[in-house]
Amino acid sequence: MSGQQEKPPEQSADGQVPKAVVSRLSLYLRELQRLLRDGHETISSTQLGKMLGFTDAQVRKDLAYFGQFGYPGIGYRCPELVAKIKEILGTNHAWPLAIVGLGNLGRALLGYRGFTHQGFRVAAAFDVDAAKVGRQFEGIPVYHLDQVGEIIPQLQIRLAIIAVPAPAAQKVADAVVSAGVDGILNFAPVTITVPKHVQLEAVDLAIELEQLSFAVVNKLSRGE
Amino acid sequence: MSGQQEKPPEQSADGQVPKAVVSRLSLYLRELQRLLRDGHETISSTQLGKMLGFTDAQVRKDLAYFGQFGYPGIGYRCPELVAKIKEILGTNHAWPLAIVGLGNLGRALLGYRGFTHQGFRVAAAFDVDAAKVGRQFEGIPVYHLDQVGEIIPQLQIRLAIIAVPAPAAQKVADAVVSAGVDGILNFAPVTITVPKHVQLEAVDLAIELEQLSFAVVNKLSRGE
DNA sequence: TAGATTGTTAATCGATTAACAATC
DNA sequence: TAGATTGTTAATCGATTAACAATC
Repeated sequence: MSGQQEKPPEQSADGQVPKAVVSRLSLYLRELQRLLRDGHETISSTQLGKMLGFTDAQVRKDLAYFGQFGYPGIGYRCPELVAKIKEILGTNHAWPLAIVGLGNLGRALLGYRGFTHQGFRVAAAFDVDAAKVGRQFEGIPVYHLDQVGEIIPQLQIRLAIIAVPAPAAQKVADAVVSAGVDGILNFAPVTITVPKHVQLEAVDLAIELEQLSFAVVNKLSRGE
Repeated sequence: MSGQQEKPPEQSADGQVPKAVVSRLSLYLRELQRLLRDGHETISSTQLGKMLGFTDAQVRKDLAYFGQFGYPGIGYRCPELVAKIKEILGTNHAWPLAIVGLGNLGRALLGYRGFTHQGFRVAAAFDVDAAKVGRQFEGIPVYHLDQVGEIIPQLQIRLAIIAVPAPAAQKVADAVVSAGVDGILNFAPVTITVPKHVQLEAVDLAIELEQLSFAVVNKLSRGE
């Protein structure tokens, strides 16, 4: 694209990439993978944006944070862009995951096929229930929570999913952080705190419904 | 607070409330409910903000979209603010929900205690599997998907949770919309489209992990 | 070449923060 | 009264969109 390569095109963007951009990147990836399955070779920013409700300018700007992936007059090549986005997100190699808490939600996550398809692999599960420890669920071994310090480094697990009841969540977070994880996805409906070097993402299912409730009672009209 | 009431203080905010504000409102509610359980009477915007990593100004501004709930020199009264936020979110009365799709995730959601505690109640479940239809899970009756048109109006269900495989999600959405639901929470990892008068919220579990993966590989330092 | 589409700059829009008079 | 804290305005910051030269 630009004649000679001068400065390496923003190798891995360092902290100035808005979170919303990364979030849309995941959506682009999902659509692109579907397009790829459907046999599409290329796609324009206008088409991709329309599928997701974004402007063409936004699609191009988002991608431009990470380099020049498009071809003027053509668009983006689907296979190439899929590979690029996976590389940016860090999901080009499968991450081993730990799941802590094997209640209804934890077991559902443990068997969730979507993870496997997107570059994640549940490597270990933890609980405190003696009836579960030592067994396997969906082929995944269940360890006692006390074993996180041993198992997590051993399996080189860097990401943990917390699916325990709210009152236990902070203690579990402390334990997995001590064990060396770098990122936590928290499903417990409580605010937890972790050291700054640890990444934290939270999903609260009741909150998602509250957003919906608000939108419905206020009859918000979406789009324009 | 302000001497004589002049214009009714922004009754129910109409469309100009940013989505991010509503999202934080849910977080405030969750913290306030915890504070209430712990016996706190009042809380200042500074304290509440600190708990969630927001500025005091943001807390006050967010709440001010909906009225004047605070007391200068005192702060906010926890029980009062909890009631107000529930009213704003529309969760002061329990919404009956439908869950479509009783795979691992659907069944986990069906038994999720968090919903009950936040003003939601699963009233019906739907699936296409003859082995599930007619039974009950967690005390909730399971109907065939073909019965949505009949059951949803009958139980006055306005919100539906979609937890079916991606290829089925759009058809299910169409069906529940025809049945009259006003809002959909979609867990299928695919973009679905609905008429503008229907509210749509999406949770993609793999995308949440991708956000985490990006943050970890780019060693983002959170906060300042 | 003509048509399509990118990457990027500048303009616009919106959201967050700082500051402070009003209030308890 | 002095101290604390709100609600709100103005200033700042950041993100989205429009526009267009460059490119295939």
